[in-house]
Amino acid sequence: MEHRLDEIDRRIIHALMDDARNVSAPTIAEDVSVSPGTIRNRIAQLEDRGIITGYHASIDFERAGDRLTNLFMCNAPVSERETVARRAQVIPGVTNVRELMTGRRNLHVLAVGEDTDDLRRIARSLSDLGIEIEDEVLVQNETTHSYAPFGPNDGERAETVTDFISLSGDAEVAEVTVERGAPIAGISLERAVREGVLDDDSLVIAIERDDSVLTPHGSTEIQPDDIVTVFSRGGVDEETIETFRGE
Amino acid sequence: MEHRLDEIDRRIIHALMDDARNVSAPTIAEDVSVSPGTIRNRIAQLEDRGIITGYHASIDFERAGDRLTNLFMCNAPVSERETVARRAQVIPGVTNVRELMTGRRNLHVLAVGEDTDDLRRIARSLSDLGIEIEDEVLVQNETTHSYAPFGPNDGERAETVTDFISLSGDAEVAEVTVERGAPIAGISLERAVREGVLDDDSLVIAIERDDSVLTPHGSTEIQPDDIVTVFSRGGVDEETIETFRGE
DNA sequence: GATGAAATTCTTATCGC
DNA sequence: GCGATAAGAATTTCATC
Repeated sequence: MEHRLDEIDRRIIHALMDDARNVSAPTIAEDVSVSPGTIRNRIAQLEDRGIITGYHASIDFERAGDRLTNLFMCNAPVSERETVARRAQVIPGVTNVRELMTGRRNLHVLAVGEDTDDLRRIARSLSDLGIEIEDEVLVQNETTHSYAPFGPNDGERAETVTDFISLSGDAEVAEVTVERGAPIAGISLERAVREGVLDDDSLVIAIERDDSVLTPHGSTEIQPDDIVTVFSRGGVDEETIETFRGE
Repeated sequence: MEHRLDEIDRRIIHALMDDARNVSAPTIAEDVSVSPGTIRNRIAQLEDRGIITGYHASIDFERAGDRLTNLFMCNAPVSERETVARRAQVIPGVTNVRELMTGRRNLHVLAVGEDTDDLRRIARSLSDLGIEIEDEVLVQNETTHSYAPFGPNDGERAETVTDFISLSGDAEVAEVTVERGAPIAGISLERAVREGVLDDDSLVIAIERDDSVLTPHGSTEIQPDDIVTVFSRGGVDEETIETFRGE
């Protein structure tokens, strides 16, 4: 009954962790070379076996009406931890609960509130359950990602984008590693812009090559393994990144 | 541009946080009494506005091949926190990163590893980024939930199930609050079983009423607001819970 | 695990307020 | 700009091999 996961299961998990809503069974099926029905069966099995426990949208509650996200780090007696964890989950505002194996702060409760008063209400609800709040912090940002080892193993494919900063307005700066076979590799910046390979709104502002940093000019050629810094006034979108990515 | 969310947006967010994959636009549309197309447009807007940031499957990695989930609580200089957070995200195995506003442990990194060696590799990767690991703990369990205040406001509808414990095998024990209008309310246990209202595999083992605990017999009648403890050898499924829930 | 028909849902374009 | 509507494409469901 305790079947191990095969390649199909792993790829399904990877795909659904990455995007649970907009990935269809046929899409995954093509990647793994089986029929869509098989993907569907496997997904149902993974759900039945309790491996896939749910699909949840991630929400930026700060943008969604100026709400606060707070992390309560709590102490619950080990013998009751599972029970109080379950009761904490249903407190209105609580969106995530982590039970930790050891330590004094063995219960992390993530909660969203309209304001600090609302968070106090949640704190009181936790206390009422016999949970001791050891520390609490506002959460600035949270991101969730797929489990890379379950992803496609096309070689050593490192992530292309190594850094990423949003500036005022829609402008963004991204640092990307140029892959072999990337559309922009081997041609000059001037030509890249002229031929539309590089977006008009994007500007290569630095090139890191062999541990030294070059200042790019029109005649500068981008090479594989260069780490280029790209500024884009309208935001660095997926299409721009593709320019630096191999096929 | 900074429009506040209306009831439609809130209900969409609630629905997608609860189940991002198996909820269709028409389903939500019916709940809110608008056309499916509108729901679709709103979802696209919420994504564009950066309020919905993604849809992720939740995976129980312990069941998925005996992997370990570990939480690294780290310290990153505030000035570099955003940058290192972004770099930490792409370390293979890292599935979640929380940036916290204040405190010494202002970066929580959740990572999955095949074994402790694998986790050490991830820890080393974090250190290489200049992140100081202050503490680390194995995660036993994690659950994610919808944001209740965005849910349907049909009265004060408290959660029916207040506690839930899995026993050996498939057996489970659940503690549920009986709602007004529930199928089982007002009839004796014996009759409930006879008429199929209560599952054959389910057994009411305790009734908490007015702060005292009753021992149930065949002639005992379940009343609204009773907190009943149900044991089921095959697992307490949604159908069983419905027995205690109002229409 | 694959196949095929039927129901549902999603995409897209178009119209009206 | 926002929501409703309708046609065609794609996906999911279900039974069957």
